Amino acid sequence: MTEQKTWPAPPTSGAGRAQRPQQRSGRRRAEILQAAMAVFGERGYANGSLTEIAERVGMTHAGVLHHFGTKEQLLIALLEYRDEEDVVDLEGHHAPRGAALLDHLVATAAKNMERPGIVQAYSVLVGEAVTDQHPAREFFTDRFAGLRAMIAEALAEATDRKVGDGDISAAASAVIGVMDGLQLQWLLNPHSTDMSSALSLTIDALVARLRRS
Amino acid sequence: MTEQKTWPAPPTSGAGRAQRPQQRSGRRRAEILQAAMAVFGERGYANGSLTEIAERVGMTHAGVLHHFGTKEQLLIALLEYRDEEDVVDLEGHHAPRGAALLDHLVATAAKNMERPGIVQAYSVLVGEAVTDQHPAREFFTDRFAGLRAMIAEALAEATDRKVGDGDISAAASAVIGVMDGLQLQWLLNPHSTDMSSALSLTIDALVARLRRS
DNA sequence: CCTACCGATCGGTAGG
DNA sequence: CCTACCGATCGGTAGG
Repeated sequence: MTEQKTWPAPPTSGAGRAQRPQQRSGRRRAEILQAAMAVFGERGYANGSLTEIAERVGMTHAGVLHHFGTKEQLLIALLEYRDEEDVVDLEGHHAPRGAALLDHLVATAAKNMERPGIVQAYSVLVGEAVTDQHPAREFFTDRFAGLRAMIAEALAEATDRKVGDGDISAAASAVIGVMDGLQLQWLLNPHSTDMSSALSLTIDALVARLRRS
Repeated sequence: MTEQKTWPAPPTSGAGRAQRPQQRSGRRRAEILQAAMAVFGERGYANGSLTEIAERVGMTHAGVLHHFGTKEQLLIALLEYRDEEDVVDLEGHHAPRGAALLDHLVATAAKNMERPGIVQAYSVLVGEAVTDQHPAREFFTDRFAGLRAMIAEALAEATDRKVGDGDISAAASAVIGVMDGLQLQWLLNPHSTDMSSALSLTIDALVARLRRS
């Protein structure tokens, strides 16, 4: 977004223009992000090309770079965009806190079974992110840290335990792990795995187990 | 392995030769597979180059292709090689059947915390495998199907249920999911996650839950 | 936003 | 196993 070049004859103002250029540019950026999500999901980030993304929105790859600067910045923008989309329907535009979060996770798993493209993009990118010096590495590291804290809080509330409890930490990691791991199996064979049932069963089992011992 | 060209002056026989060429070639292949595991783990399959693999074993990329034909065949050979290595220490060279399998899985998780390279290669490749037409897609699809069946059998034995039980299937998927998902979190931040503890807790919780209800 | 271009890299092949 | 090469593709830039 910084040091972006302008066009030769910037199409600002102009009486006959139907929309303000910032609006059109913003919509164009969103179109590119949608295409990037599809292409990176289908090919991976390393193997997905700017040219293919550009073709899907009807421009050249130089046009994509005009909007996002570099391929890497496009990826970062895509990851943030995806996170926003996930909570855009929720009240307050953020996931619920406390024990209600656990139900929200199960509901998200059910919703995800209706949108394989988004699931595929997420799974591909998080797998790539563990490669050395990958541009999305920090994003996912921070994302996991935040999620673990939120889920630990939810589990503590549901089981009357402390957040610092070792089993609570382990269970929080496990809940995230189940979500991510189920997606891989489901993507490779949708008939093999009911993500929301398996997640729900696991959360129930962990909560019951932590309530007792 | 089919239609492989030979060298101009095949170094077969020869009295002064210390080893038979098949032996040396077999060892050379293993060296290449080790290097490929490291490079694909660090860069991914799409982004990992034959040249980098070749350099690590002291040859050119054409030499690697001499041994494996194509990059894709190298990947397939690597995946099979990795699976073999996993069970080479076990009696009978296969994972235990029945309820003992569950303990084996926890032990493997503990062992994996000592070998990040192998874990990284696995996680990167399974993530890439969900992209369209990826050469490892079938391998992982079959691998998951086999694992689910074995784990379902183990869980059924441990809980006195039938293998066909819906909750048994869901739990089997969940157990695999936890293993794979924990690896991602552990790779991104080893301090964040104790893979064997979290896996053990989850399996215990699922078994207890399925024993009761 | 495009055209035109650059340097770099890649997998694979020919031929020995 | 290597040298030498090919065609293809890629991300990014200049300049308008």
